[in-house]
Amino acid sequence: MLEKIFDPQSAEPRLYVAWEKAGAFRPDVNPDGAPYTIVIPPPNVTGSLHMGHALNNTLQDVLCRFERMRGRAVLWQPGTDHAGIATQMVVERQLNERQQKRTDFSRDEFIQKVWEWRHESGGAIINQLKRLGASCDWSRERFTMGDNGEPDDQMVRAVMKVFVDLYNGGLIYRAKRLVNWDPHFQTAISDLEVENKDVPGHMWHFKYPLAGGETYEYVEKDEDGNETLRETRDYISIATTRPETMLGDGAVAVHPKDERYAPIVGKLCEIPVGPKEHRRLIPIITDDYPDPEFGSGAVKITGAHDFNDYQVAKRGDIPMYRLMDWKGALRNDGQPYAEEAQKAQALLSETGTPDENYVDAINLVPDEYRGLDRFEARKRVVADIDADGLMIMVEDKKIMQPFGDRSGVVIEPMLTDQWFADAKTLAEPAIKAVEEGKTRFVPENWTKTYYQWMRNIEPWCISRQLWWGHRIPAWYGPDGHIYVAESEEEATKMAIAKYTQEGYSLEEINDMRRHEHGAAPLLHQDEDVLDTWFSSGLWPFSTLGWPDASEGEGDKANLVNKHYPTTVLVTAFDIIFFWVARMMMQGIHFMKDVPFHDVYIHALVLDEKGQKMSKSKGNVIDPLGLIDKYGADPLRFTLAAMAAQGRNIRLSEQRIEGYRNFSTKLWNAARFVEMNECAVDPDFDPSKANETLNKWIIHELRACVAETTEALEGYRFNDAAGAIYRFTWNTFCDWHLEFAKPILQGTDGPAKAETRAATAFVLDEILKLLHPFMPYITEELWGARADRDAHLIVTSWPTAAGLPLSEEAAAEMNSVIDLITEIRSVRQTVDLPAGEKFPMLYIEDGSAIGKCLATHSDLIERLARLDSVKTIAEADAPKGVALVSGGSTFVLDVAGSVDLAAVTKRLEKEVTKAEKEISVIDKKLGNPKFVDKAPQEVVDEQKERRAGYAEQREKLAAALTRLSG
RNA sequence: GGGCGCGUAGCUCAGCGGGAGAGCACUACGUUGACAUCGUAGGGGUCGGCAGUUCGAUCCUGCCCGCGCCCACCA
Repeated sequence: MLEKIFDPQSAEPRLYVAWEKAGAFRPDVNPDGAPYTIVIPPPNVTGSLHMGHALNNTLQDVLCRFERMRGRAVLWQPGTDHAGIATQMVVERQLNERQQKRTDFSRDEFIQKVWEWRHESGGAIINQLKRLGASCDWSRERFTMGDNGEPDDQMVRAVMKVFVDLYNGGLIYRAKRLVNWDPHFQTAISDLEVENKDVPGHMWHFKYPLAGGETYEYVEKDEDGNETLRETRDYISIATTRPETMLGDGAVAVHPKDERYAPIVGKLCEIPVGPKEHRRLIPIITDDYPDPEFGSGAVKITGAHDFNDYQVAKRGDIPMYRLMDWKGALRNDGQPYAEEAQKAQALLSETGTPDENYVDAINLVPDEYRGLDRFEARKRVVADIDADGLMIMVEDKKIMQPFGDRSGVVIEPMLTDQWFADAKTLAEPAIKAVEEGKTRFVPENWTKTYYQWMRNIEPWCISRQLWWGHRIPAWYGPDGHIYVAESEEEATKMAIAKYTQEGYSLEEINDMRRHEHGAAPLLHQDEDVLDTWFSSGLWPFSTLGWPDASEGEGDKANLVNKHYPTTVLVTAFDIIFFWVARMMMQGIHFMKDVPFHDVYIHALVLDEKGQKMSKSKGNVIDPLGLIDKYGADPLRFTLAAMAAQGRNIRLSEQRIEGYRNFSTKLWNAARFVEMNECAVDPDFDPSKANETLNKWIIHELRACVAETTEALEGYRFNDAAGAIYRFTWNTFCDWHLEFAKPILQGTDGPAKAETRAATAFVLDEILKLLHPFMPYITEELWGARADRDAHLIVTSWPTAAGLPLSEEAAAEMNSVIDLITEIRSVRQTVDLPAGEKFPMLYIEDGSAIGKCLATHSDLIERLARLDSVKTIAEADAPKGVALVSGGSTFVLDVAGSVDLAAVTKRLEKEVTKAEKEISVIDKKLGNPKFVDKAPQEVVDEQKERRAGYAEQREKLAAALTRLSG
C-alpha cells in the first residue's frame, strides 16, 4: 500500500543509492547504444550549489535520463575545477582565521595545505549535485588538477602536453606586454576577469609647460574657420583621470591634423610634477589616436599604465616607464630619483626602440612619493601641481574603471613578462567550425555573440602569479634560456644537450649549476601557474582519458574514441567566452574535431524581481533549502518548465509549490489506481483495447508522447514539461480517472478488466515520460506498483509509433467532455444546488453525440450530477433549462423554480458571440481579395467555421424557446 | 559606440501570419470515499505606440517610447 503522501526526505537518498548500485549512471547499462555524451561544466571545488547550478544540472540530467531511456550509452562526465584564485582565496582565508598568512609557508607547504583542504571539504558540491538527482557517472569523476597534482597524473599530463605542443608550434610565447594586473592577488588576470564599471571620478586639466619657457600662438577656430580664440601660451593643456601616472609619461601626443598644436610638435614639454630641479622633459609627438574634439586634443602617453597609450608608445618608440610595484604602490626600488630621471632624459637623444628591460628598471617615482599607495599618490600629485599653480581645472565625471571580478579592487594595467597563447590563430578553425555547422548553438542567436568575440580576440594571457594551479612547464637555464618540456627531467636533458653542443664539458655544466644555484638543479622552473581556464578548456577530452592512447572500448579509463566529440554542452551564456570558446579552440587543435555538436545556452536564474542573485544583494535563493522543503522533483520540474529558450528565469517559490502539488496529484492518482486494483499487466496490448474510454486515453497518450519527445529533442524543456503536466493532470486525472470510476466500480467484467489494465498502462507511461523531470517520485511509484525487472531509470522510453491512433474514440469522448462541461457550467449559472440531481433530456436529432449518449450515460450522469439521460422526440420535449452542446440541444428537467433570467442571459450571450464570429467571417468571405488570394484550405476552414457558428446560433435560438415559464 | 533581447490577463510567463493561452492570485460554490498540496464554475487583456508589407498582423518590416543584458581603449 502506498503511503498517504510521498516523503522525499526518506525516499530520495534511498532511490539515489539504488540507482548507483544498479550501475544505472554508467554508459554500459546500454552497451549496444550509440554514445550520448555530456561533460558537466565543472563547478569550482570551492563552490556550493546555487540556483544556476541547479538549473544547469537539471537540464543536463533531463537530457541524460531521456536519452538513457531511449537506449543510448549515456556518459555524463562529472568533475570539479581547481579554480586557481577562488581556491587559493578559501585556503588563505582559513589561514587568516588562525592568524597565519600564505607567505608564512613555503610554496610546497601551502600547496600541500590546499590539497588537504580539497580532500577534506573540497567537493561538497558533488554531494549537492547528487541531492538534485544528477545521474552522472561518478566512477569517472575528475578534477582539473588530477588526483594529487603529480606530474604522472593523466589530468596533469594532458595540460603539460598541450602547453608544450602549443609552445613548440609557436602558439604559446613569452613576452613583456601590458596586462590587467590585480594588485590584491598580485597576479595578471585576463580581460574576461575584469569588470568595467561606471564610477564617479574626476578629470583634471593640467598645464605641461614648454621647455625653456618657449611660447606659441594658440588659435581655436569654429567650423567656418573663424577664429574664436587666440592667445600666447607657454604650455600645453593635458587632461587626465589618473594624475599619478603622469610620472611615467613618455610623450604628449596630438593628432597630426590638429593645427592648434602644429607649432609645437617635435618640441619638448615638462611634466609638471616632481622636484623642480629635475623635472622631466618629454616630446610632443603626433599620432592618430588623440581625438581633436575631445578635451584639449592633447593626450599624455603613459605606455606602461594604459592600454591606449601602450599602443601609441609602441608605434612611436616611446619608452614605457613602470611606476608601480605588484601591490599597486609606487615603486621604491632603484637609484634616487635624480639619477633615474637622468637615465630617462638620456633616452631622449637615442633613436630606435628602447631596450624594454633597461627602461623597466628605471624608477621615475620622485623620492617623496616612493612607496605610496596609488590612490594616495594621486592626491599628492594633484595637491602638488595645484600648489604650483599648474592646474587649470577639475571636472567631476563618470569614468569607466576596471575592477577584478574576484578581488573587487581597481585593476592596474601593468607592463610585465607573461605567457600568452596566440588566440587569434587558434580561433580561426573554431570560427570556421561554427560557420560550417559542425557545432551549433541553441538558441541560434548566440552564434553571433560567439563570432563577435572570436573575431576580435586578443592574445590570451595564460600565466598567473599564483601558487595554486598547474605550474608552467618552462625552465630557465643559467644563461636565461627557456626550456619548455613536459617534465623537469626532459628539460634538463634539453639543456645539457644544448650546452654540450655549445662546447661546454659536463664539468662546466655542473659548474654552471653550482654557480647559479649552489647545489640546486641546473634549471629553475617558471614560478607562474596557468590560467584555470587553460585546463578547463581541455575538459571535453582530458576527462575522457587523453592524452593516453585509446585502446578501444575495452579500456574503461579511456573513452575518447567513443565519446568525443561530445553530444551537447549545456551552459549559461556568461561562460561562452571563458569556457566554450576555449574548449572550441583547444579541442579542435588537439582532437582535430569539435568538442561538441550542440551548445545549448540556457537562461540565467534571477530572483522574483528579475535581479541577478548575489550574496551581496542578499537575494540568493538556496536550492538546497528548497529541496529540503519540497523535495528535488518540484524544484527540477519548475526549472525545466521555466527554461523557455532565450529568456531569463524569475524564480518564485510559489511556482515550486505549484509543482509540488502536481507531484502530490500524481501520487494520489497512483493511490487511486492501486485501490482500484489496476494491476500492471505485462500482456496488455494498447492496440487491442475495445472500450472507447481506453482507446481515447491511449490516443491522447500517444499525442503526449509525441509532443514530449519532440520537445526534448529540440531542447524545448518547457514544452516537454508542459505537455506531460497537462496530460497527467488535465487529461488523465481530471477525465480518465473520473470516467473510469463507474466502470471500475461496476459489474461489467471484461470492461472492468480492460480498463484496469489500460489505466495501469497509461500510468506507467506517465511515469516514464515524467521520469527525466521528476526522477524520484516516478521511480518510487514505479517500484511500488509492481515487481519489476529493472528500475524506471533504465526502462525504455515510450514511442508514439507503439500506440494506436483512435480518432473516432477521441472525438466521441471529447464530445462527452464538452457536454459535461456545458452542463456543469449551466448548473452553476442557474444556481442549481450541487447536491441535487435532475433528469436530462436529449432532443433526438440524429447527431453523433446522440448515438453515443446511451453508451456514456453512466459517465455523464455521474460527472454532471444527473438523475438520468433520456432521448425524446422534439415534439415531446418539455420546457426546462435548455443548453446546447456539440450542435445538439438538451433540456434539464428541473423541478421547481430556477433563475431563468440567468439561463436566458447566458444563452443570449452565446448567441451574440456566435453572431459576432459569423459577421467577422462573413466580412472575410465577402472580400473577393481574400477568396482569391488566401489559400483554399484557409477559405474552406473559414466556411466550416461559419457553418459551425450558424448551427450553434440556430440551436441557441431554439433553446431559448425551450425555457420554461 | 557595437551586439543581443524584452515590453501579451493583477503577478510570472508561453504563443509568434488566419479562432487571444498557462500557472499563480482573485470571486462563487463544494457534492461523487485518489487527492482541500483538492474539485467545479467564473471574472479579467485596444497582445508598448505609430506607420508600412499583406486578402489578413499580437506575430513580418521600419521608426518611436520604456526596460534589461553583453562587448568596447575616448585621455
